[in-house]
Amino acid sequence: MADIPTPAVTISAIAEEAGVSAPTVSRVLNGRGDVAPATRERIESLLRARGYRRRGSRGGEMVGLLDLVFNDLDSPWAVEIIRGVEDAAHAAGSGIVVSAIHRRESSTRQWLQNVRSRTSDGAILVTTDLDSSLRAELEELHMPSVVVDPVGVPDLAVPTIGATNWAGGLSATDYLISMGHRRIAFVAGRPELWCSRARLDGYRAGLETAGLNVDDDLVVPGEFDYESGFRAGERLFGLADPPTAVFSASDQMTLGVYEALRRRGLRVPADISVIGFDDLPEARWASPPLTTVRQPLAEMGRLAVHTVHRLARGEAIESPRVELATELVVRDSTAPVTVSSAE
Amino acid sequence: MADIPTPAVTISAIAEEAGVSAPTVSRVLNGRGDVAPATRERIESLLRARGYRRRGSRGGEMVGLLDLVFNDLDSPWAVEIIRGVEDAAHAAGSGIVVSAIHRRESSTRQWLQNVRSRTSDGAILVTTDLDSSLRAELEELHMPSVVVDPVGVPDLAVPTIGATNWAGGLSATDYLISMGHRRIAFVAGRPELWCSRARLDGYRAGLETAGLNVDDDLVVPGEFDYESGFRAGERLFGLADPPTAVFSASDQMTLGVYEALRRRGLRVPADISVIGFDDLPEARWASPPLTTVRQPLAEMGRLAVHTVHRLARGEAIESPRVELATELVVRDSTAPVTVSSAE
DNA sequence: CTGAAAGCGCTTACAG
DNA sequence: CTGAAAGCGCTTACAG
Repeated sequence: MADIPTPAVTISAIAEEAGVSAPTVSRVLNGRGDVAPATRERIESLLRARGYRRRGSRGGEMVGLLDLVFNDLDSPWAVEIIRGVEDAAHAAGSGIVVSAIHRRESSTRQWLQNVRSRTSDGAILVTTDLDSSLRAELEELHMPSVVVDPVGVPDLAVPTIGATNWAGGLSATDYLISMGHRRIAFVAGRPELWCSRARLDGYRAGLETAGLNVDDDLVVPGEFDYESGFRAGERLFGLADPPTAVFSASDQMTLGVYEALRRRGLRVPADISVIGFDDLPEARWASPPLTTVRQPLAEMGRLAVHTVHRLARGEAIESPRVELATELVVRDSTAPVTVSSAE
Repeated sequence: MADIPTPAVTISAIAEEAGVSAPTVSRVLNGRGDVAPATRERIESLLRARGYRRRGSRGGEMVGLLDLVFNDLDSPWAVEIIRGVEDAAHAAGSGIVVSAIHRRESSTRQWLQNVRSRTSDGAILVTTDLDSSLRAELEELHMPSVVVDPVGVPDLAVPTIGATNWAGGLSATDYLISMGHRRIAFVAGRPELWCSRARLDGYRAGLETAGLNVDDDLVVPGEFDYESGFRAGERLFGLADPPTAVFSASDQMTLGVYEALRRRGLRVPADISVIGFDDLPEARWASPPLTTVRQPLAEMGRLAVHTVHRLARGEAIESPRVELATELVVRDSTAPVTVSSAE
């Protein structure tokens, strides 16, 4: 949805439409107390409806600021995206405003409030849950936006950028099969996320193509974080017939699997092969360095910047949905299945 | 140095002082080409000298934006700071603009350029190298700033926030000594950084207090990153008389040490004890979970926000130099020295 | 609680 | 290359 340049929504335009004077609208905007509740309400809804945004004396130029919104900043995953976004934004002479909304309605309100008072050229939303209402508001603010790694099925109203999760799941599984593994476990990611589904389906497809059954005991739930990876590992290696390889849907969970293995005295990759997903710096730093499916997070961030900037300039974008390629990165956590572990 | 409210430096004030008209100054500010070089230069230096900042029609209010500047965004260390800053800034209704200047003069210029055109309430500089010239410019922009984890000896002109690095170095060393270790190695951080020196001195103090000699073979250089930690590990365990414990000045280097140990078939903590510094999330996720000196990075970020905000409001700050306490976090990478390794 | 008037900081044609 | 004039978007007293 490229923005058709609308007839500048100024304070006086709003005032006219509301049947009041400009100073009154100004008072509402600045939160001065002395406005009749009814008037205030009428003006406020009009401001929202028309997407009023404070602007300098100069017209509709870009302000050189892009909003980058996460649910949480507590994962190393987030930095990778920040890096790509920072890089591309600064190259384009723009700054990035980083926010975390913690999946809380209140934080989201506050962020919108903040955005409204300072203006920015667009928003990059990362795995945001509250798309529906949030996006409606952004629409009202006439703020171009793009979603990186969307939660649910992309609805095409907002452009999305992701990775080829299904293909990544497939390539990891294929690789393990090519090393002779037959009992391959999968530790899933947060089930409500679109990308988790795709990775799981890629894993299933890999097994089925090779004529292997999907053993439900070997598919365990996870939440993408270290703790759930650890729990998954405990469960998997407590099995009567444990797997010879584990593929988990995030690097962080894989580190949890490592620890579960260490506690049982099992060695990677001698006793068991392990593959992760993401290729965070942590994957290189793991001991042994982790074989993983690389997701080009920084590139996704860069592309997101170019996409919002296009939207902000009213240019067309190639496709509302882009998936960048994942790639298997082989390191030291995978090895051919051994006779002892395979039996 | 709190800002005394100066007589608003507006375009017309600059114009008058430069002996030109307001439109001419406006043209310079907007990079229009049609200004005589001499005029442009005169105006530009005046803009800098007077600390001209674009402001809305409303006066000297705060704009609700804080700049957070890193050299690089490639370490998990950075996110911890971002988290604290984001948290405190949003609580105060402010957004944060995150930049990476990559130690490059050009990126720094670009950032300053960017800041100049959009205005922000202040800057938080993290381990910035180019303090001298950069800070002079910020001073000119009348932009309050604080440095987190300063590179060199703090000069008191700008408030700084750090951690008790010396005490942290001491407590890690004391702890290892209390476990019976006598040959304790130290992997140092980037030598030009103030915090590296303090950690090293804390280590030395710990040894000396216990009546142990500092063995120069056991003090190896590092750069804070994984690779230098790995190299340090290789060197240390190639020694004729290797250490029974290693204390390294960052968690990232410690992960490199882990890998060097794994390659030699040495086990943590059975064969050797290891302590890190920082307590990044990575420390919890290491296998085995890492004993480390916690640095309250998020709190340092939060304090930085409160400090710039105070400066921005012209309030006094308690102390130009604050150090927050470090704390030893004991996990599974340390154990009493064993007879076999101690001999 | 609201508006008419004045004003502020800045920019945009226009003219030379 | 530069300025006088007009104008824009907004806010600030002031008056009722």
